[in-house]
Amino acid sequence: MSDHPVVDRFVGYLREHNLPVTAQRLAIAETLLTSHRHLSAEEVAQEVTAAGRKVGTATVYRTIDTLLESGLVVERDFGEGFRRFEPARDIPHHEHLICTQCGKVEEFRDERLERMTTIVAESRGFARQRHRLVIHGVCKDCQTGVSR
Amino acid sequence: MSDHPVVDRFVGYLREHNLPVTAQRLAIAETLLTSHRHLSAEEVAQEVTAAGRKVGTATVYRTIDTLLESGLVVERDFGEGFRRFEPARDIPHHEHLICTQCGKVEEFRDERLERMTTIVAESRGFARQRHRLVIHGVCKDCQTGVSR
DNA sequence: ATAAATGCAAAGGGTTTGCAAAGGC
DNA sequence: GCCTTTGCAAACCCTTTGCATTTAT
Repeated sequence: MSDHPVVDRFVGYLREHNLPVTAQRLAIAETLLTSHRHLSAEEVAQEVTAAGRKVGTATVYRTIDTLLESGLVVERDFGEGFRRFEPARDIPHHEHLICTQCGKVEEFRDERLERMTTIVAESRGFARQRHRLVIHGVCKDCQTGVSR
Repeated sequence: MSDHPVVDRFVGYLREHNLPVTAQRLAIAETLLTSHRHLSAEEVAQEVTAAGRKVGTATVYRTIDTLLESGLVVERDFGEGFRRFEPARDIPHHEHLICTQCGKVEEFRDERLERMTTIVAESRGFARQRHRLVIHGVCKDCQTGVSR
């Protein structure tokens, strides 16, 4: 029992799979599952360290793999040369808006867009499985010249 | 003057920028600009070598950079861990459909989809610059069980 | 006690860079 | 001949792996 239900779900996953519940796994899971940002592996390590609970790089990657397998975390590739991770919320699917100035990532969901991808795929003989949309632009703050 | 007008355009670009027209650059440009596939840097090198005109990896990358700067080639990131390149055709923008079975990549263009990304971005205060959509699914051939 | 996880460092893939040698102009 | 390009290898970045040590169960 932790402060966060999501972390408890991860503990449940570990137990079900006879995987030891270690301090490192908890620290990493808590950091990643309670974050509202899209963290890179390195950022996860930094945040865990900042919270006073040091972990090795390999452990971060290995635990992220486990979190991905558990389905509690999903990975994103914004073409930066490395992956980012975020908690898998109940949102079935969402798109991303990325600010080309400050790097901020916003999420949104659009039913019409969703439907349109299915229609387009089918019109070309494809049985649609999933899709991924990223829109790049300048966010409101950066447009109005707010200092980050 | 080569067999391919696009290659000639690249030669023109090199001349305009006082960049030497080398055999390697021609070989790489011809391979990439006349390809109908999305080639990786490694594949470009392989194809050039297969054509009996060997080039070094560094040269491939540097020439691709030049081709990107010339605007004759665009880069794509399909999340494979490396980039792919394709000739920039006259299509202003196009989306990609990827078959999850055979890996085939199809391109398409859809005005409505395009407009929708602008509307969505603006509704969240973003000044849209560009976007990228990839739809994953199973192509017709793979659905009907055609042996690759 | 036992089997697994950790941490470190080394290896691994894709890409870039530094520098001497080669080659357009 | 000058100056850029080439090619090789080393350097880089993110990620994975090997192995001795620590740890959960």
